[in-house]
Amino acid sequence: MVDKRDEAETGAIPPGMLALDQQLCFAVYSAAHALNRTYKPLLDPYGLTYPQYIALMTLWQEDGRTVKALGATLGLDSGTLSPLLKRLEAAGYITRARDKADERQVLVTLTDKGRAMQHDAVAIRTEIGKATGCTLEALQALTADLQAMTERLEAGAARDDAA
Amino acid sequence: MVDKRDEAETGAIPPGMLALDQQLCFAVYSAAHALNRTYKPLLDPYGLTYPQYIALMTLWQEDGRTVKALGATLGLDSGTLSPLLKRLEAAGYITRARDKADERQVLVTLTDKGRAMQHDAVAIRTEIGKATGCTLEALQALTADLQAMTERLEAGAARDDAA
DNA sequence: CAAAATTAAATTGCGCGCAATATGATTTTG
DNA sequence: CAAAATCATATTGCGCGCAATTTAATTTTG
Repeated sequence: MVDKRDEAETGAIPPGMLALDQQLCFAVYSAAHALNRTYKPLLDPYGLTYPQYIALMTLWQEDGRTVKALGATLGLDSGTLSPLLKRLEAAGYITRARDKADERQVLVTLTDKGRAMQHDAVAIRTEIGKATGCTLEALQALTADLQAMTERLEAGAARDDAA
Repeated sequence: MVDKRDEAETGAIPPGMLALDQQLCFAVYSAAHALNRTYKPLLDPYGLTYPQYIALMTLWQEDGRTVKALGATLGLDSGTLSPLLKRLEAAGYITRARDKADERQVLVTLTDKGRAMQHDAVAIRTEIGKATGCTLEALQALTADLQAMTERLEAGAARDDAA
């Protein structure tokens, strides 16, 4: 029997499962947009965008981080984070201050409003959970699979950078 | 035993599965970016962005579609597609022309270059498939799960619009 | 058949996301 | 210790993605 990897590598993709990897890419692409759209009406009342909300989430896990540290967690650079954090500060969710010990770094700290948002997030989480229509087990499995794939993709990117 | 949903709704989320839905959202968010970054070096030589490539993909499946039809498949509106298609046209991958039968519509058609790109895509697919590190079966399962979730999210959005 | 309603694209404005560059601060090192 | 290299953040420019508006064509309807 012919190995399916061989088929993929020769381009002889059997019709019916044509370009399955393309379907995956499109599926991730669509899922990200769908999630974004589901969050939007829930976050609009708070004047938050989805990426801003995700940034808050990471601060709830560990407050007082540098822009660099936040970026490492989020996979974003200062080009994206600097203006985003400025808006979060303008909206009163965080404060930004240069680190006295190392003036290069900017420490991002939650305000009372930023911490309070954590409680409102419970209702949002509930809504999102309902909207996905997934059981906890399914959510868990899907999350684990995606995380594993993302890790492999990032490892590959790191390897390419080294080369 | 306490229902896990209750815990989520009271905010008493057991550590270890803290905010699983948030983790899913972040996992999808990260996976989308990781895929985007994996595609980038593969598409750069063609002067294509990832969304442009996805648009081409849908045209390979069915050529000569209207902007509206493309948007329905991609989940994008003319606000996103109009400039994107302009760039695809400028790059020589497609042509755009008003439908003679209904001048409101614009028909998007692949050029020879646009069709030829389909063959180069085979190598790109192979690379992406390798980078994900997934077996065909895993890819298939992950894709199906994501599609199912996306459908439920979109159905929910449609229901909210009606209300 | 003409006015009103609907439809398809395009445009505008704003917020990501990323590459490239600039600006200061800190470390290295010669 | 001073010049060079490194580092953290900010800025700029471009391409999405989306809401809101505009423009032009078609369909509805009165």
